[in-house]
Amino acid sequence: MHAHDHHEHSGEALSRVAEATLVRSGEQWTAMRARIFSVLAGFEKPASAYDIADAVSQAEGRRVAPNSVYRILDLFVNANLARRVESANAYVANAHPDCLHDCIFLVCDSCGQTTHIDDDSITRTVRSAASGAGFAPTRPVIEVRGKCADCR
Amino acid sequence: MHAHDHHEHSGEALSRVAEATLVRSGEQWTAMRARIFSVLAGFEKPASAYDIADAVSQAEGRRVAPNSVYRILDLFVNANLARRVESANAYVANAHPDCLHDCIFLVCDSCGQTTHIDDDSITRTVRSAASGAGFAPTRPVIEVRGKCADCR
DNA sequence: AATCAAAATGTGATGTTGTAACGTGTGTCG
DNA sequence: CGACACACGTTACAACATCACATTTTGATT
Repeated sequence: MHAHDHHEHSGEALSRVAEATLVRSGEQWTAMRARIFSVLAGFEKPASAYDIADAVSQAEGRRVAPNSVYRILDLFVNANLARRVESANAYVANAHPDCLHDCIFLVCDSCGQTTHIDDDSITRTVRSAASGAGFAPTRPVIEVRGKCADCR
Repeated sequence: MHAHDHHEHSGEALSRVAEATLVRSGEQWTAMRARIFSVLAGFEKPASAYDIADAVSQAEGRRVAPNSVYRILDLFVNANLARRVESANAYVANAHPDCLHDCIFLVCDSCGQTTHIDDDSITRTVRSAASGAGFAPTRPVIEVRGKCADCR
């Protein structure tokens, strides 16, 4: 269960929220960034920078290098518009860029589908366990590999 | 705090336990495997397969390809002799191969030092949160990026 | 509108991580 | 001996990531 209200967005609405969030953080919402965000949000699984580069190249009818994609993904991750799934070397759009969470990702080993849970009580516990060990946590990485409901 | 007794080993003792564990799982403890395990255990930070290949090559006075290292690392991970740190694309020796845990790694962004906590109550909670979402967990990946006590 | 500086993107090269395919040596067992 | 299983070697390549530097776009200022 969520500990508070979320506003999950999708499609156009999500892009608008992403734009607002990015602009609020002092960055520009350029055509390239809009394109990459919408492509990323269009994937139903975590997408690698190369996946995105391919899809964007396709959509634009010209070659877009992974390099450019990485730059923008880093920006997105910093601005909370996207998340990196460490155990998949891939990225997902954040469905609620306007609120901060330590996410928990559930990654299906069969189909790759990835969902996420926001459970602040868990992530708080993880952070405090780290602190208790004399460690100053900045970014918990909590991902669960296994099988999704469809693949069980 | 640990929920039960651990037997943490190091050096020769650790290698002996690793050997016993591997053999018990029906695999052979070969010269190459012994070498790779001891090299891995000798690193004080998570080591990439390439790091290990270099160190082993050095120690053996001949070229050992990363490929061979990967094979053996996979074997080790399956047999619980080693763990993969996903957010670092690297491996660490397991200091107590004889007991199973979902580990929590604390990875310092400054120096790379990585420690681990075993807190079964946390990992149980993570697993059950996943189950609650209709997901069948097989391997939780719980890592915390931040700063270690020395680097703070 | 013209200019300029900063920011964003393009481009090519290169570094790092991970797999695939197939060959070679060695021990076991008939 | 011959057949087989297993570990390991070797080469090639695929996938992921970054660096350095050129060019274009943008927004601010005049």
